Amino acid sequence: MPTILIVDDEEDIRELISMNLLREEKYEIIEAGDGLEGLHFAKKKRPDLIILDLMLPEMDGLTVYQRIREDARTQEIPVIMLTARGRLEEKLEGLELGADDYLPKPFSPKELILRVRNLLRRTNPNVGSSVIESGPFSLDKNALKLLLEGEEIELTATEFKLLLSLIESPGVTQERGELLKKVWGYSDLIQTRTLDTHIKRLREKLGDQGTSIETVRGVGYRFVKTSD
Amino acid sequence: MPTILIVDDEEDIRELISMNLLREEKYEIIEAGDGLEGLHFAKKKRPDLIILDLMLPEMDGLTVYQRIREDARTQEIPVIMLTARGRLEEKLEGLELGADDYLPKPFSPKELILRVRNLLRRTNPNVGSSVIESGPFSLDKNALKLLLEGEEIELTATEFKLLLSLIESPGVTQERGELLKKVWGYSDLIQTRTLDTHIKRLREKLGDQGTSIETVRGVGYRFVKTSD
DNA sequence: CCTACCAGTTACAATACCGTCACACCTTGT
DNA sequence: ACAAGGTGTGACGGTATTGTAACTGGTAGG
Repeated sequence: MPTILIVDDEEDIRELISMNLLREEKYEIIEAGDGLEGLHFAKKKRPDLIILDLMLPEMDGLTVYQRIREDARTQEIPVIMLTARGRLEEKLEGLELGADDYLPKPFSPKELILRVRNLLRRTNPNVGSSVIESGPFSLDKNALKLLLEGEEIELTATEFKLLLSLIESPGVTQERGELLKKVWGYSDLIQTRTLDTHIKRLREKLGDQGTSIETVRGVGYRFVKTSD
Repeated sequence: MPTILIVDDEEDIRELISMNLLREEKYEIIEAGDGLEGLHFAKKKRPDLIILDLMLPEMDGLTVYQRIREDARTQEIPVIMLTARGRLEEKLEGLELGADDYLPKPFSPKELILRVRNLLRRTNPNVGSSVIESGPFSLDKNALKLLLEGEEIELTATEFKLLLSLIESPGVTQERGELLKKVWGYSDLIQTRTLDTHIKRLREKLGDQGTSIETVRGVGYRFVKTSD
């Protein structure tokens, strides 16, 4: 469950954000009322995202931001900046420093939620990305696994690389030499039946969907998207 | 060099964006005047970022966006949406669909540049491009290989998953149980020395940089970014 | 219908990979 | 300084994985 830290000295704003975030998705929310407290939570809890108001008591928001970026423990965390004063120069200053997003108050809660969601999807490797989907296939580049019709299918390293090569360009016929280069690293055109054997093994593991790998006689193989 | 695709039917706007982008950073710019052309370039050139105006001839901007997200070749590419009409509902619709950013016209060119830069910084190094970089390490999720100091280091599937788990959260200590779950799929806390052995094998392969994997006694392991 | 060629399939041997164990070493608290 | 507990290390056997070879089956052109 993603953790989000809200740093703002206005309690009702914190409430507004928190309420809206919790209504839509499953997040864990941490609230801080001033800069020092915010920085402390950031380092201790390492949230997945920080929403930072620039008008803060104790420590200026931009200073808090810089401290977050300086520390190895927190420097990768995306930050959305908020400000009461929607002046362009301030916005540019925040973005210049590397803020991932910048919203002037008053903002639409719905917009904030959507920006939070999109930023987390883009940032958090486990959520959303690094999975290639094509038809009923979900190829997980992190776990080196294939999800097909609800089942987890274990692939060996070679099978994974071969299927990835095919699935990456659906509908495109890949020549034997191309595949041998991509998967096995063979640079010159080698006469081998290895490719055929691995294609067979893949087709077996894919079961019903084994037909997704089509043979193009005299050329190579092709991955086709099934309607399902 | 990052490639950026601009899809907008107003040539002067394309020029404005292009000029400003080129002045600040080293980018390769591709311009498209209508939706079909934009989609064609997106699939053919696979840019690192797409700036997409919603008002387009031939094909509606939101339709273009959806086509981009449907195709395995383009679905990871971040998109910044532009619109002449800064209406909130439209903005929300764009963000709802997963647009990474949304700017109403007229916008400050400076702001656009900064948002492009920040989005690329957030997007490029890790998620999306299938190469995770951290310090001198380049971990290729497609080839299952590690590039370190110019050398290609072959990793076994287990080693790859272990290093990936560590490198994904630099500086964060990962508990033994956590790693055993992520890499081996063990759900319950198992007493095993397997993890230790694989850590050793990884450190051996990393050579000088083997120290990048730190032991946190009683807890687990941690990947640290070296300065180089 | 026949031939040449390409792909599918099966079997098998070599090996890369993996998990466990035993022991040495180091860290930490008393 | 000692004991206890966690970690590093090297060796070893079982096993999954891999590439090759040989055979079978299918397709296209004449």
